[in-house]
Amino acid sequence: MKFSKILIPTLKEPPTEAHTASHRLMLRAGMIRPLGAGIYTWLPLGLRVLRKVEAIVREEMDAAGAQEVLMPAVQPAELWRESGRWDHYGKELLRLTDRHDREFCFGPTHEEVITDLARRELKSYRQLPINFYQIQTKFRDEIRPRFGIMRGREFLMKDAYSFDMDEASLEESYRAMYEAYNRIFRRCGLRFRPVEADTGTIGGSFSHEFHVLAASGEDGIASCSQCDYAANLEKASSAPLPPLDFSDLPMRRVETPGKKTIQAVSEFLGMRVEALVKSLVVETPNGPFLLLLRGDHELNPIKAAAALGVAQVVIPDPARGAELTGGIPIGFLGPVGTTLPVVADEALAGLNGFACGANAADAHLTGVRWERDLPKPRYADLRTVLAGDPCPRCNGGQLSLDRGIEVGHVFKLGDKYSKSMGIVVLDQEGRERTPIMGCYGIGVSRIVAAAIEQNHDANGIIWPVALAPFEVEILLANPNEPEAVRTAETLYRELRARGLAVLLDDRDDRLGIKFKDADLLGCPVRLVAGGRALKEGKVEIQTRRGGDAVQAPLAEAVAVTLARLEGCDGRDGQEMSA
RNA sequence: CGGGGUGUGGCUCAGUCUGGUAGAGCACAGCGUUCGGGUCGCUGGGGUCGUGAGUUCGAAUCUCGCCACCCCGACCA
Repeated sequence: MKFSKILIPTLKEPPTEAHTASHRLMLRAGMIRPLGAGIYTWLPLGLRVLRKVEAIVREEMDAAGAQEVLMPAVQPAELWRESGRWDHYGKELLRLTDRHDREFCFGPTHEEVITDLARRELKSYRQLPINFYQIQTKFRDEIRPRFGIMRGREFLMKDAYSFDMDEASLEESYRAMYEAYNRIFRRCGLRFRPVEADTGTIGGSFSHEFHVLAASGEDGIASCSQCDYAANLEKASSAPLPPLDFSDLPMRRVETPGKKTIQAVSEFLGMRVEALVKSLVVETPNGPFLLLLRGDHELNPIKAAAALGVAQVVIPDPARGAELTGGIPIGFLGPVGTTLPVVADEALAGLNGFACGANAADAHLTGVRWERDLPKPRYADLRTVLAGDPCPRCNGGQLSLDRGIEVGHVFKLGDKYSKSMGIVVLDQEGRERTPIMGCYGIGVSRIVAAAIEQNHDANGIIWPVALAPFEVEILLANPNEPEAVRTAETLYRELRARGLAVLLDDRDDRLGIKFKDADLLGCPVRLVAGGRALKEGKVEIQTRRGGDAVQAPLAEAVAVTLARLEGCDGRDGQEMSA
């Protein structure tokens, strides 16, 4: 492709709304343009990358035995009423009405449609196991779309749905997808990690998320230094912490005027934060609870909700909090003598001689011991793990924390949809049975943004070879010099003959502009045809990812370029998986 | 939804406080110059100042309503 014949509207300055690297760079490199909040047009350069991701996903899904289908983007409301999600999905579901006042939605996901297909077409155990996938535009009316393509409202997603007769078979289907996902992300040249995930309110037995590791990731990931354990911070747990005993003196009341925070109390009493217990009042559908955590630990609301058996826990604002505690100000709450039901984090089981609020304004208690000063509470896992916590799986491993961008999710659904929507097949004995399902998503468009988050520098994008819109960019140093033009055209032809996608910057512009744009677009290998090198009959060849520029004789240029591309691959994809 | 912010040529912004002829840089078109890291100069085209109402002799500027977008908190690929 010649630069003069393709629309690549690069920007010297990014629009103000873009703050994250991938969003800025995609706009600056002319890959995308916004049309509204969270909706984008893919321009030729961006689309080339998107198609590359799509092709990798398609190849690996096919190889894993899944069958491609394409389901409607617009779906009738009746299906969603049948599964119960028309009322429960909430405002994220974009609802439409047709000319006959019939209700539809723009599909945010396709469990209902695939289940409907399955109940019509699947009749016998002989047809199972079976796995359907599609690569489709979805729409989720996100509360707050942000980060450009990363969290758009409209996005391209690969979703797959498996149907199996029994748990053992589902396990195999799940495993096949898990492995296909590892291959997909590895082929995309991404540094990623599969992690155990919270299954959320949908339930289901088992779930893994695939995260691209990047400092700007929205999710926290804990992983073990020694074994395979890795989990979303929402779910990650720790092995029991070593017991701590700070004092065997009698419990004592201390005046602590105005010392409301753990930090302030710790300084005032001269005690480590680990020796303090913080008491949080939370509101739930089952009423208020007092939750206890070690001073340096943070509440994990998702775990808390699970432990209390409620859909959600809400941390009230101070005014409401005081109301719930009967007037005791936040900051001085404590478990001794409280009237609220108490649940303590497991880390407190081995903690004794601690300090906590006195359940009275401007006072704390020190030297508090379980059983002596207050009854043993109910214990549950309530906290978010910290770096350095002991691994829950192995002996001696420590957890470390990373940020990740969720690009894939594999999920065992069980019979949630197959039962409610009535899929029935006959088994070997001729009995009616309900198949169980798995679902498997990949954020295809999100991968493009995630790849940039992970692969860029101050000057622009640095594409992994597998995703690059062009493997090679040739800069024509001087379009008015016949010798330079001939050289560029020759290289262009020969490299394309080797099956490479090549971008030839033939614009009538200064070389400086072409260098800047080439850095921005991030093709893995860059050649300069003409200029200094050509005076010696040579071509300049450079790798975008920090390689030194070399000069090669014209006759060797293709071979050197190919070797450089090989070198790029070596530095790219890295499986961080088990 | 709650809180904060911004809307002025395609982009980045000044002008708004203190009402009085709509500006700059980049981008775009033409000419010249330069030619290995966004050269320099001249000329030119392009703006209902988000939108509706109000105040005023006069509104980008003041008042009120609305809309859009961005940023910070609870969901998800």
